[in-house]
Amino acid sequence: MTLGQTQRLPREFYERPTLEVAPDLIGKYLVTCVSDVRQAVRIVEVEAYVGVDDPACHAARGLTERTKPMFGPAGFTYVYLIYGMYNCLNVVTEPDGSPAAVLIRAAEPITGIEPMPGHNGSEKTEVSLLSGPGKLCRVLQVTTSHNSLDLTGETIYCEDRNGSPPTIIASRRIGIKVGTQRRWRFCDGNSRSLSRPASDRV
DNA sequence: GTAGTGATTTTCT
DNA sequence: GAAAATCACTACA
Repeated sequence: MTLGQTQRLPREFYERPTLEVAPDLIGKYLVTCVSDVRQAVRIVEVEAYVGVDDPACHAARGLTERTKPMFGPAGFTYVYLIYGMYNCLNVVTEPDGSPAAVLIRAAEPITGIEPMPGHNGSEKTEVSLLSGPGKLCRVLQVTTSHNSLDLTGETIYCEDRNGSPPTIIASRRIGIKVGTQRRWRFCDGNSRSLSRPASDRV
């Protein structure tokens, strides 16, 4: 591996404690290959979901057909449908039997890949294009058919590009009704592509 | 500018 | 039958 080149994240990256993996994913690049279209985005916002100690996590209420990937080994995707119309992409962390995942909430488009749907050229559109888990999956064409995919495989993976280190900010989680007192949301304070402004206020 | 509500379908009780 | 880790649109200040 040469300095400055891209490097796909190994499975051991995901096998660490979720609260270490989540901030580490900020500033990494998410690459998808769907329908022969290769797209890359820079992750700027994530949330940690640790089933054993988190009432907001789907896995907290036990193993079901939907949450099964979270109980499996690290380095796999967990995609689910929310509110009937939006998909959310998660990265499973921690070893087999320990239910935990990191929800990818927002990312920045990388110019020079492929034109993205809904992109009308303005900077405003570009910034808000991936600012939310539902929109992110819509643009990347991630659906439940991508559930339980291997992140060390070809279709979806993360990579490190040795870019400038992001400013990581922790804040409370968004869009859930329980467990909001936990500060398990991490985002890049320098990015404008957040679903909510970076704020550490409680 | 912010605040409130409808859309829509899968999953679990 | 009810709830859900959301988004987009409308109303109003």
